[in-house]
Formats: sequence, C-alpha cells, structure tokens
Amino acid sequence: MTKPERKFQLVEATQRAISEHGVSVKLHQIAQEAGMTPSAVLYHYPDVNDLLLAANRAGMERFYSERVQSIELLSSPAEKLVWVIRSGLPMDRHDEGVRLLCALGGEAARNDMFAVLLTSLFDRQVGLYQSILEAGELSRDFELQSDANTIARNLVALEDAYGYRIMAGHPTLNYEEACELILDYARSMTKNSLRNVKG
Amino acid sequence: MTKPERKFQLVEATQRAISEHGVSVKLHQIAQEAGMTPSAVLYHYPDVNDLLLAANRAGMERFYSERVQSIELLSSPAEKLVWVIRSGLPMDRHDEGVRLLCALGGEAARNDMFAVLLTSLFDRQVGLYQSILEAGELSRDFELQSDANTIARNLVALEDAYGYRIMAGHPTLNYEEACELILDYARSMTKNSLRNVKG
DNA sequence: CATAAATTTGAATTTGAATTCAAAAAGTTA
DNA sequence: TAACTTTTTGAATTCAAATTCAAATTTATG
Repeated sequence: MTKPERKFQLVEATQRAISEHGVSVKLHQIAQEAGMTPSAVLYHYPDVNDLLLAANRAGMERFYSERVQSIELLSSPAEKLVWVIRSGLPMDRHDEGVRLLCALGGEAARNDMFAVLLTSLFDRQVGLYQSILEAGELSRDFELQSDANTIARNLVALEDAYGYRIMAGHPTLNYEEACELILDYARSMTKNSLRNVKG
Repeated sequence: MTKPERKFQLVEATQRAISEHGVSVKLHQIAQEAGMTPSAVLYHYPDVNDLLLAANRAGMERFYSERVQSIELLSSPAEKLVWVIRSGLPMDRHDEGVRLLCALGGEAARNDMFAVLLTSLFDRQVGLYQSILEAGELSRDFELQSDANTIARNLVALEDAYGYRIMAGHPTLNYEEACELILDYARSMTKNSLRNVKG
C-alpha cells in the first residue's frame, strides 16, 4: 500500500473512531479502528492532532461535495432545492458523517481550529443554496420573499439544527418530518410548491 | 455550608468546567473550578457521572426558565415573540450557558442520556413558541401562514443553529444579525411586522 | 468545652494512555 | 539472493488521571 493510500486509510479510520468515541478519542482507539498498533499510527502521523484535523477536514469536504454531486445532474431550480435539502439531513441517528459533524460542532465552541472549519462549511453551504435560489429567481421559478442570502442562511440553519435533532433520536422528528419542515419554509419563501419533484 | 448548598456549588463549578474543557472534563478540573480537591468532590458525588448529569440538567433548566422569565411580564404576543427569540441566542461566543448546551449537543449523538435531555429541551422550547403563536393568532395579532407547531419547531431550530454559529465565532453572523434572520422568518409566517417593540 | 459526626486533605496505589525505541518484519532494489 | 529501506511491532518508560483511605480538620451537638 502506497503512502498516500495508507494516510487516507488512517483518516477514514479516525473518522469512524471520532464518530464512535467523540472528539476526545484515544490513539489506541484510532489504531484499533485502523487495525494496527498505536506506534504504527504514530509513524505516519507523529502528531495525532494533525490526524484529527485531517479527518475532520476530510469529513466536511466529503459532506459538502456529496451535496454538490447530488444536484449536479438536475436541471430545474425546484428539483435542485428539494434535493439539496434532502441530501443535508441524516437518514437516522447512525449517519457517520453527520455524527462527526455534530461532535465537531460541540467542540468548535472551544477550539478555534474546528470553529474555522465549521464556519467555512456553513458559508459554503449558504453559497450553494444561494446560487440555487438566485437561479430560480432568474428563471422565474421562484418569487423570493426575502433576499436570497437571508433565505439561504436560514435554510442551512434549519438543516443543521434538524440534523442534531435526528442524531439525538427525537421520537417524532425523523428524516421525512424534518424535510417537510424545511420544505414548508422553502415553499413560503419561494412561492413554489416544490411538488412535481420525485421525493 | 449546608449539604444542598455544597451540591449546588459543585453543580455550578461543573458547568463552568464543562464549558471550559468540554464533555470529557477531568475530575481534577472540576475540583479546581470548585476550589477543592478531587477527593472532596468524590465525597459528595461518589460517581462523577451523576455530577455531570446534574450539571447538564441544571444548565438546561436554567436556560429554559430564563427564557420563560424573559417574557412573563410582557403582554402582547408580538413583544413576547421578539423577546423569546432574543433570549435564545448567545450574545457572543463566551456565553457559558450556550457553550454548555453546544458541548452537550455534540455528545447527544453518542449518548442516550444526553440525547433524552436535549430532546426534551427542544420540545419544551417548541411548546413555548407554539403557545405564543397560538395566542397571537387568537388575538388576531398574527395570521399564521403554516400551522403553529410547524412554525414553532422551525423557530427553535433556527435559534439552535445560529447559537452554534455565534459560538463558533462566525465573522459576520453575530447576535444582531442572527436575530434579524430569525425575525425575517417570524415576520413572514405571522404577517406581523414585529416592529413596535423595543429591541 | 468535650465529644461525635461530617468533611476535607494528601499521600499511596492503581489504572489507562502516550511516548520512545530497539528489534523484527515486510517490501524494494541491485 | 543480498543489501538496503520502509514499516510495524511489542516491550519499557513516562505521564496523567482515577481511586482509595487513614489521618487531619472542621462543624455540629450535648
């Protein structure tokens, strides 16, 4: 296995380990997840913090790019809007990627490094929504009731928050319910029923 | 100092310690915050988990009751709505109560105990918003554009999410900006300008 | 004040994890 | 295959935190 491959494998193992044990994950837990000894991990990442940072950064990167991917084949703004919403929520409380982001979110309040990462993720997601909203306004699919940046920030905020609720296992607020709640807002602000879209 | 007083003092110290060091706070950090030795803490709480639970529970209790208090002297639904929104957001990233809730939120994805606590806090906040919205509809101050429960859940979600953003030190999304974003939604859904309210 | 009870301390022990490193194993190249 | 390099291991050490507990201190009570 080549060096970058091994590093990537370690990053993935670290993501799983954080997801399972939280941000204060131990080196031996990472090693176990990767199927090697702690010293071997240290050989590739002499400073474990570098590994934690790489793992979180990669987790965010993946989350964002999966959302971009989920809509890039779609054409209408309404379809895009519906699907970017659906792709931002965890299906259930076992979603590993969102679990990682939640852990990160709790830590960001006390750790500048993580705070910067998450802030940038938020802003990029806002950009994604905003571009869809503006395209929809231009094509007359949407009649925006507030400016696109305001709506975009609120949409990202809603899905962030419902992500936490789903991950906490809310008994009634599941994936579908959260989608509907966010879509209720999206419909109000775009004056588009967002309906004739396979969901 | 009486026994309940000492326990309360320990709970407060633990809240500060979690707020500063995160959920994986060490016993000696709690002790230091309380100005005593680890063994003394253990004398009152032989199981540190009990103390952590008590601290988090009390933190949520305080957060919720402060919000109820913040509006109980107000009469108009519009005023109440504005102030309950304002009272739910941290003024800046140093807010200790919200810092605690953020840490808790990250942990809730992996810990049922915390998940139950946070879920119940969410539901209670929804109840608070919902009662204001329904009162406003009854008094004809509000013309609700969706059902009160939907709007209430979205309002709580928005303020949860913006709390995280503020705690992560977003460069432009500060307290006032977050208020405006949430109020933008509230105005749309109530058809009330929510203006003639001291802010 | 004297005594008993409650509380706190600090030292000793145990535990778990991080770190270091020489030696073994695996992989590469000539 | 031999010599060399990279990677991994496991044992030894160090470090940090949890735990235990007898003794000291403080507080309450008669």
